[in-house]
Amino acid sequence: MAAMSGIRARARAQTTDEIKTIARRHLATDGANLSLRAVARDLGVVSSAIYRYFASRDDLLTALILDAYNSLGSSVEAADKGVVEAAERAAASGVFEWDALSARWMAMCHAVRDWALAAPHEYALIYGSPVPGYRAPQDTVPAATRAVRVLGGILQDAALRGRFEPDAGQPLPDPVGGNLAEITAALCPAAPPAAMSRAMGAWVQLFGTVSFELFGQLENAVGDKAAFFEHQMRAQADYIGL
Amino acid sequence: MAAMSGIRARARAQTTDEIKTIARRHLATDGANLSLRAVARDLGVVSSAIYRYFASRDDLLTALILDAYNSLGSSVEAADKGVVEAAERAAASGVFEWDALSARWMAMCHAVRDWALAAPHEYALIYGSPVPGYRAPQDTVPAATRAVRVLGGILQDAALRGRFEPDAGQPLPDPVGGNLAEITAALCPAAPPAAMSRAMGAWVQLFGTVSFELFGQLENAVGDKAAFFEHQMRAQADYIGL
DNA sequence: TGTACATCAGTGAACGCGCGTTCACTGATGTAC
DNA sequence: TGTACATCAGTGAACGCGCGTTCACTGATGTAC
Repeated sequence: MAAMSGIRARARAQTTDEIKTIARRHLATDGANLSLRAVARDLGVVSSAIYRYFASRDDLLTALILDAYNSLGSSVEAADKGVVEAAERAAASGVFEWDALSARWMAMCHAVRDWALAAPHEYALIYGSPVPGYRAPQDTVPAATRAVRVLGGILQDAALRGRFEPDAGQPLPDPVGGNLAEITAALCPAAPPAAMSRAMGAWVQLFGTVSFELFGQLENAVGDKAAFFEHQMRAQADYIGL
Repeated sequence: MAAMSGIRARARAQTTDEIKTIARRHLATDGANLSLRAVARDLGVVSSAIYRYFASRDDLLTALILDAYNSLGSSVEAADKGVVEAAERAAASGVFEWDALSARWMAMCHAVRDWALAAPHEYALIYGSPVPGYRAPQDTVPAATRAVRVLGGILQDAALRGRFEPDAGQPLPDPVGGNLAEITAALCPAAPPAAMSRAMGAWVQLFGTVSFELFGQLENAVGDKAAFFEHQMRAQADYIGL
């Protein structure tokens, strides 16, 4: 496999991608219990051929989950980067000084929601109910944390620019305080725990809102879901202090 | 069916309950694609016998969903009622005057989380990813809104006791404002829209936190999940103004 | 109180379909000499 | 440059299992006279 020819490797990678693309389509109809045989049928191949590419159905699922986390992660990273660069351009050209923190928060929120609306079944795969009988391997962790590390970057910059109130640095009661300090150390060491606590609440609310929208919990209640989302996330930016 | 004897009706109701109980157990292993044949096997009956009680697999699922909403709803209602009555007793005995609003909020939050932890697969059934190929009939709506109506009751009482700041009564920009006014009118007509907006954010965060905990999103991040939940929900009570 | 009858729960066989995975194989295609 | 060989993608049959739903039936049990 390591000594595989470049040409064969390319063909192999392409077929692997085709299988995953077809499998992603099947998520929409079958949810997480997608069928290898159905995927093979759509690929125009006998069912056992899939086993040249994935050792089992669970392996294919794992690949889809990894892809989903990475796809969401890179969308969120790109959205944040876009705002940061726009602010840098504005500053460099002397037009105006702008720390862009709340704009970065909003861009991040919209990136999450837009991605989820564009790929609702992949969102359900990673943020919905766990697949019965499937246990994700540990190597999804780096991909799974890409999005939240963007939040960490925003908070870190906010802290470095003195955006958080001084009394926000007071320690929180254990065991919440200790745990929060660990997370803060990993994601945004300059931020005070109180700000981190609010940010985690806002993070949960972000995904809670997207899940409620996608899973039908806002039906018969919220009319304009985009406006509702925008309004709620803006309120969170204020509350965090961005 | 309407003219069915009392004895037979009782037996029928009991078997119906047994089927649902067994089916609930199967939710844990099979998720939402539980198998009628497996349920029949566990009941010690031939698979076609189930059709005396449920017209189809979807009908059984609908019954489980309805039961789940009602079970959650009555837990939340009971928790709220418990705090209200405790406050009334305290007031009646002249011990102390206590509006109990934040205690009611916390009791409600804990009732949701405790119920979800006790019945994680039923929680996933109603708040997790939608079941592929299944569309819930409209008659689940009354059951599904029982829990949120408890929140409405708390907000209504808070408003009647003048708990919300006067400037909180300023209208929010359309289309969010109009929509929020509708929801407020239905759930807690005395509450100002701004308070309702915060309360909806908190409500989403409540379910977001429970989903994150149950669906594994807090793994490798939050150590003491009960303490985290308590802390976050208390912060929301403050933020709403309870 | 006794008996004939209607109701209804549960049976068992069948229909027609699905699935994941294994295995020995064929035959094309890249590669090493 | 040409050829023999090893690699590897894809085949086709099979194993052993699952499923939802229908249908004609049996036989117990409650009920109306």
